[in-house]
Amino acid sequence: MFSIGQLSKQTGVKIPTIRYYEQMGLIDTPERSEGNQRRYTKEGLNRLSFIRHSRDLGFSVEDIRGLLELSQHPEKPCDDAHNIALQHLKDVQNRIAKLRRLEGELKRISKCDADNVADCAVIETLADHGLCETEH
Amino acid sequence: MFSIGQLSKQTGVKIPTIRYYEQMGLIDTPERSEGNQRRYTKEGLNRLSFIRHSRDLGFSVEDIRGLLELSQHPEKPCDDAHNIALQHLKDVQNRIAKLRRLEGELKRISKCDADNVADCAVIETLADHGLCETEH
DNA sequence: ATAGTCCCTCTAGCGGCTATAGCTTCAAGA
DNA sequence: TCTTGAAGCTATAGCCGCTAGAGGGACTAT
Repeated sequence: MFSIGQLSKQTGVKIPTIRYYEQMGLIDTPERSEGNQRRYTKEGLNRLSFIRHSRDLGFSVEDIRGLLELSQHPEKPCDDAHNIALQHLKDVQNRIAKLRRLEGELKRISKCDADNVADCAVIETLADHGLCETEH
Repeated sequence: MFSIGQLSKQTGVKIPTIRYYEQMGLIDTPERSEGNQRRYTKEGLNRLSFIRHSRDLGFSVEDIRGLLELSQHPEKPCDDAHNIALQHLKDVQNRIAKLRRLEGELKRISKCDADNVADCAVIETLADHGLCETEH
């Protein structure tokens, strides 16, 4: 049996976050000690590790809810899991594409060797969208 | 003079967002009509366009506050503007790098041709961080 | 006058936590 | 056994940048 602090150290999930996940229904309400403190089993630890890892990979809490549900049913087909993962991959790729366009624009406007604001490309570009090369 | 709705159409900033910016002190409290409705000048429109454009480029509201302040003082040196832009560029590049690592990992785990959850690489990987190639 | 659209304020909610306050419980040493 | 200090508890509010809704008032065209 682990206390919430031990669970936190083992998984790297902060204590208030663990309580938050419990509130959100991602993890079961654990047993309590006589003094009302949370006591976790190895299974609770595994579940939280799963969540942690999924969050690290950027899955939303809702996605994780689905993935956890699936992981409890090994005999089910795993198309749903693939769909969740592929959709997330697409989202990530979209975000990358967006950020790369942004990066290009920022690089371009940062190339400014003016001394004062009146001639500064950064300020000028922000004030006038027409000076941008790409749409955003 | 523009109503808030006209301002919204011209800039592409939604009405509640305009009011939010006013509350945050990004734009001045505009004049009001006899019936207490907001009435904006051309200057207010320019300022809001500046904000819109900066947000599109991903600057935070706090950054924008600084950039707006600078843009009001054309005689000042523009090092601060450059610093804000370069710092933001770095942030964007960091985010890209992070997302690319993520993309790689997601691609890898999505290559799964199992039929059921028991053999599914997606679920398996999430349950066991040791199966990951990179740190995250 | 009336209809229909616009606008007003105030409040609450989103996601995913994080922080604080004021309290209780636990574990280890004297 | 007593004490102390760390760890845990609940409840509530805050973060960012909006967005949505309720319940009303103002404007404009007919």
